[in-house]
Amino acid sequence: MSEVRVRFAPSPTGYLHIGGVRTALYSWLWARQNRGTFILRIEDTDQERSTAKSIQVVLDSMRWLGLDWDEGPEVGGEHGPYFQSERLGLYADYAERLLASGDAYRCYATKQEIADARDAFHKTNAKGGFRFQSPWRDGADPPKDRDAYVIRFRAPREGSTGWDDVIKRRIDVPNDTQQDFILLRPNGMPLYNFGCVVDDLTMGVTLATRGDDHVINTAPQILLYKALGVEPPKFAHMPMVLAPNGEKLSKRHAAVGVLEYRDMGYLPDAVLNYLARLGWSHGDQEIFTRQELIEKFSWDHVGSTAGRYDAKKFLYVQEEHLRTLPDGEVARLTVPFLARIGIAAQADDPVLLEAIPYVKPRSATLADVADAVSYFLGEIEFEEKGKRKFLVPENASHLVQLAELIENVEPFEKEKLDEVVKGWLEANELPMKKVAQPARVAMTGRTRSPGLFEVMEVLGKDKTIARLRAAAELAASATTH
RNA sequence: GGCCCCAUCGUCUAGUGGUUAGGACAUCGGCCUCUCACGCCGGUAACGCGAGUUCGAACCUCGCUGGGGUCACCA
Repeated sequence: MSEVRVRFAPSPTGYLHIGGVRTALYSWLWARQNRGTFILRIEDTDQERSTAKSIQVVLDSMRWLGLDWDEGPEVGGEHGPYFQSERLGLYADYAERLLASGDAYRCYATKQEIADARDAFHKTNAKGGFRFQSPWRDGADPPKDRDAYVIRFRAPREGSTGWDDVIKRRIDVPNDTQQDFILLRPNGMPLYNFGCVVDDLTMGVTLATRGDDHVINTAPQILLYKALGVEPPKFAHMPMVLAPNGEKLSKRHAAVGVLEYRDMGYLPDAVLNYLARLGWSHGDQEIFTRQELIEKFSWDHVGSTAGRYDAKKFLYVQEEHLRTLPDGEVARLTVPFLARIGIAAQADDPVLLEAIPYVKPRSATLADVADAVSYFLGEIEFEEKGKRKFLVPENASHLVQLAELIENVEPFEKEKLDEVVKGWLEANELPMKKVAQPARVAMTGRTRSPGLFEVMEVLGKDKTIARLRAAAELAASATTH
């Protein structure tokens, strides 16, 4: 098999869209599976939108996801530079070649003239798409009064252009629907189709991957390759990620920037897993490690239908990944989320490490984990509802008795506590329910938590007793209505 | 509207001429139980429509309908 060279070429627009991430992911998986090369290229020719900050977001996003690139910004490579805005000389050269061969021409029409022509077209002729007919296509003399021009491609009007898409089937587009699209702006900045072709060509890309919304650009690009006398790469067009209601997924529908998932406490592998599985399958398997993804990925099983974003399934995948993550890792990753809620803890904090096994099956995200361990590490905060319902005078004595009962339990471990407390309940003909909830609220401040004895063990004897007694006092003095 | 793409449970999908149409999420019911989860057991739920090819179509062909994309000096 020949070498695999693929690229991800986002335009920095403020955030990295999860739809784009999926495109990047499939390409990356393909490269890694084949020991090929994954290139990151920044398409920053739209100077209005491209900012240093946006570029940083792209790099941060890719790094957080662990989609490492072999060539691109900050790592370099033989085919650089990897920012389109720094490759202007290259585009000029190729434009010159097309000009020389007659496959391109200079067009002096102003934006206003084109806009007027478009308006006139829409007024008179409602059917068909508008295509600007440049008077300079057929060799009119350059005007004397203006020198700004764009370079347009001289698109063929006959025949058709097609390719065998790796994901879809054969696609053919009649050439008479093509327009003389612009290659270079007056300022030398290339437009998408031209920049993309020159870059894919000079970077030796063997498979061009992109979203479904780009199928329309492929025929023009193939025309460009032909005009330049080179063989086009293969193309793979990924179906889109749609919103739950079937619209194009945008900020309106869900968190679309990957970094938002980082901030919510998702794991990179979970994001990759969910996105991979949205539009690709491997039999009945739902949960994949990164390594499994690399091993099992195949273009054959990338579907051709657009997928809808499903937040619940995403969360489920995240839960599964959290569960298989070793406790030490969970602890380490939870630290920053603890800091965010005002708890300074170290990753090797023994209380944190002890609590995690109990908290993990009850959490989906790292933010959930942080919240769930907060009362072990920090001060207790009572939920108003639980406090009002369970910390009432009639429960006060039970709490005190419980505190006294466990005073001498050694070792202070859940099995032993279970035995002692249940024995006491039985002897006094007290149902567990009667005591458990008040004690839970006393120790955690909440009505929902891990098992009572697990909480006691993690909290330790001193804190457990202190909290039971404090709550008992609170309960005794509570007024009932 | 032109051009292009797409069509299996609500959602993601398996399925490549013969299956009780499978799995997962969601949903509903149950078990477990000190709460909440986890886990386990079970239920509801799909081949858009119409022709054709064939002994036989979810699978092949055509049409229709529906959805999406795109018609820029954005990418």
